[in-house]
Amino acid sequence: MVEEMPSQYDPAAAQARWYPQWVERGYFGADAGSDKPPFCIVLPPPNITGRLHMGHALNHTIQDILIRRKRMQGYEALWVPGTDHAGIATQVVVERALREEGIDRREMGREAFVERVWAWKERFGGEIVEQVKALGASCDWSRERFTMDEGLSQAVRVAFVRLYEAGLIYRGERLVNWCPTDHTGLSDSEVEHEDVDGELVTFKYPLADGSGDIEVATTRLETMLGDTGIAVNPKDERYASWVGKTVRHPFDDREIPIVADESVDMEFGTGAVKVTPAHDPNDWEIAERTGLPHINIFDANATLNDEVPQEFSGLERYVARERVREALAEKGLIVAEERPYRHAVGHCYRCRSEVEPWIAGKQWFVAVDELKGPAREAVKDGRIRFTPPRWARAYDTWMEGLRDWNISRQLWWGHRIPVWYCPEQHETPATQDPTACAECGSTDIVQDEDVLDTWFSSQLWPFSTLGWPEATQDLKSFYPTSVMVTAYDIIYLWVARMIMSGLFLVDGDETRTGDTIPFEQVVIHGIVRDEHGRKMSKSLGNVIDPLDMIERYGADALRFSLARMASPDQQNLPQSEASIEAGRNFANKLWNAARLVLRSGGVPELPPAEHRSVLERWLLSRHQACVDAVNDALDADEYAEASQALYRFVWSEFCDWGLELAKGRLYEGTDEEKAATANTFAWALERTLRLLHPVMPFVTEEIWQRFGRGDSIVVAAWPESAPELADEDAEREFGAVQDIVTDIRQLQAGIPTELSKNVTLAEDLRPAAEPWLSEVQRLTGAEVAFAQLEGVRVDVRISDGTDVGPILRRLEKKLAEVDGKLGRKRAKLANEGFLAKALPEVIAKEQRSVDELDEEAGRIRAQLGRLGG
RNA sequence: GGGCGCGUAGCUCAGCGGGAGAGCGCUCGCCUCACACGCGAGAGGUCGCAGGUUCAAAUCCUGCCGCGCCCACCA
Repeated sequence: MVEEMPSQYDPAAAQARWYPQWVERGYFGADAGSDKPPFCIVLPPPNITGRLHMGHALNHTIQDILIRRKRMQGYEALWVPGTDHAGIATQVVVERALREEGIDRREMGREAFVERVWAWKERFGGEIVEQVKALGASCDWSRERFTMDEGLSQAVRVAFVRLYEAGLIYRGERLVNWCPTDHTGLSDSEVEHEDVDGELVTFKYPLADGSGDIEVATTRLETMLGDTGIAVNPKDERYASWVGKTVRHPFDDREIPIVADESVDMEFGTGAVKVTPAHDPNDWEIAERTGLPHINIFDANATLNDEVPQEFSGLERYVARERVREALAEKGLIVAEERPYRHAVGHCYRCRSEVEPWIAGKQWFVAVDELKGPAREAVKDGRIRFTPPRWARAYDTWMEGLRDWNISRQLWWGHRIPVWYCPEQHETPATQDPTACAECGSTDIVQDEDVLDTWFSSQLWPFSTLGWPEATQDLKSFYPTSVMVTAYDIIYLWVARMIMSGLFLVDGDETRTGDTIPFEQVVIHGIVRDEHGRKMSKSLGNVIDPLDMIERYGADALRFSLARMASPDQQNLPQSEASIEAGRNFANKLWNAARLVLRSGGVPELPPAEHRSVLERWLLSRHQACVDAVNDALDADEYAEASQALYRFVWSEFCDWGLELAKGRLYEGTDEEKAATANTFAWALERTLRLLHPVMPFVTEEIWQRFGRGDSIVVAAWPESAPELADEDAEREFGAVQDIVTDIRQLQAGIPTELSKNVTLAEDLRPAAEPWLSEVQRLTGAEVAFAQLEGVRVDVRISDGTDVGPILRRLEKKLAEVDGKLGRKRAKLANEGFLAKALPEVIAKEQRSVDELDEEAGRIRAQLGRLGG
């Protein structure tokens, strides 16, 4: 068995060996009929267009840690995987591919195009799934779903119809956020505002009666072609007499009225605003209130249409801006131009084009007013818990200001809106394709051309994946789900909507009893950045590809590095290749520790307490501390803390001190000693493997198998606290030995190696050191003797003429440091306020500390004296 | 204009009321029979700045400076 263990761990081999077996043996499959308590996570579905990036890797690692631990703790653990059809993103990708073949989607027609996207999905949509598997994610692949598969599409229809019937979905003609590149409307959440260096141009409209001019300002000059009014604040005395008059449009002679509206800020600019109802959301609202008409001046490409004077018609929006400027200047109407003028401009979250407020025909909206109350309440009253909790407030603030949600998308790829219209324009929403109008019975009906926002189906994910609207056993057993793990950037886009729809829709489901929140906890993690905190992007060339890292360092190395930085308080998580390398080194360290233990014949059996040596008792005590640290950290969702505790225990304690001191017994001890030590180390190691398994599943399985404990570590029991292993006496005794070894090493470090082989220890140390003499000698490479030493603990025989300068300097520096501390602490102990108010144990601790420092200072002085300093 | 997060060793971060820590990098010494993806020893920090609370502040409070993010209809 030992021969099978080369000195370097091979992650690729372990990954290839174990993942398929885990799946095949059904470890990841959950049983809805189980008696075990349920624990369920649904995976935030990656887009089918995607390739796994570090954000996914982090997100999936956290979930796998949670799920694997719960599975080991005896829960019926279910992790539901799946993918998202990602409407715009996917349509754009396929369109681009078609364009490269010289095909325009409009030429091929809707049906053929959609077929083409499906074909593309079949071919590439599976790639991301393979990548999730490569990471080691323990998802139940038998339950894998896709937002456009049959069941989920039915869920979308049922959701739509139920909301419609409740009056929470309506159709209306409104201004929408239009992407002129992707040719679709967007919800407010899909628009990202970015500051740009633009311009603020002030120009004047002459009053129609020739009595003067009114000045207005704009950052988008071209929109003045669609102006249908000028608004001033009704309280603004400067303009009181102007309201009701008209101005003359300089290019087409239209007369447009001056109106009063309270939304106008008197302080800004001239206090008069041009109103372009068809191309600005505020102006739209002003027009609604004041009855101004709207003129749509753009076509779908944001190019000027025929509603504008011919000289401008056909111009692209930015060109038009310049032409309008020139034309106004010619007429002497430009008053001022401020440039650069920094202001926010909305961009499409997919293609970065500037979004155009535009009337895109009738659109469907979700009315949120009734939905948001219960959704806010569920978080406020703690039924849904955010980790870290501060995100609950961000959620609530956002919910408070939430406005109706535009769900119509002028795309072909997605769930087609399940509403049919007859020639009378009656609406027939239906979960099954209807054959006639529900209102007038006409059989001449056509389905709405638009599809639904991708997020409309995503919001159903926690229950649609479990079978909703069918009353499935999965839904009964696993809903509400336990935890939703996601990055903070989609709390609004996604998390909030899942809560609203879960509460409303699942509640409306007569098969449900109990709470209908979609999840009990939301774990929010940060966003992965590069090692300098910058966003990873192709253009910066700082992208670290997780698959590349898995290939070069192993999935465990990547997972460990991610877990180690996943502190929930941190919004930006910097990642470097070096940290992944550190993860690989850690896996290798563990591997080699196991090699030594296994080579020594260790089997994971604990000798009876009375037969344990101090070394063994020390190891078990430290191991117990590690178990507690890991459990406490994981219970608090502190993955970084848990990983750190494991790293420290394995490397610094188990290996650097434990195994190093065990070598004597392992190599040269009696058979009983050898067996007791090897078995104790094997026992602690085997338990540590289980603790580490959720973070590093592959290397732990690979080693665990060699202990021959059963079928798989995946289904092994989780190590819970064993307080009886804590052993203060052993830690104290062992600590004394550590101190002696460290003292010797420090002394040796300043001396040429060949001169540091003969070490003398003070007689005082004999009781502590003698039982460990061979270990101390092994660790220091020195011959150790005892003698009466004046004031010092350790001495080393050096010949005359050896340069002791470096040692002296170090000792002097150390002395200064110790004296400094000593001074501060003595002052503290002399302080009456401290003595009066500090806790007694704090005072006692300070006193002990002073005693120790005092002794240390004495030793250093003595040492300096001996060396002639 | 509001809100949130962050400023601690060269880099990336942990610590969040009583002795300044880790990883990487750097220096020195070691191919010591688990591991050079390793072992040992070091150098390196007025804990952003200024006040305040406290016997005691990197840690709590206030203000300021700097960086990042989110939200908001100021044309």
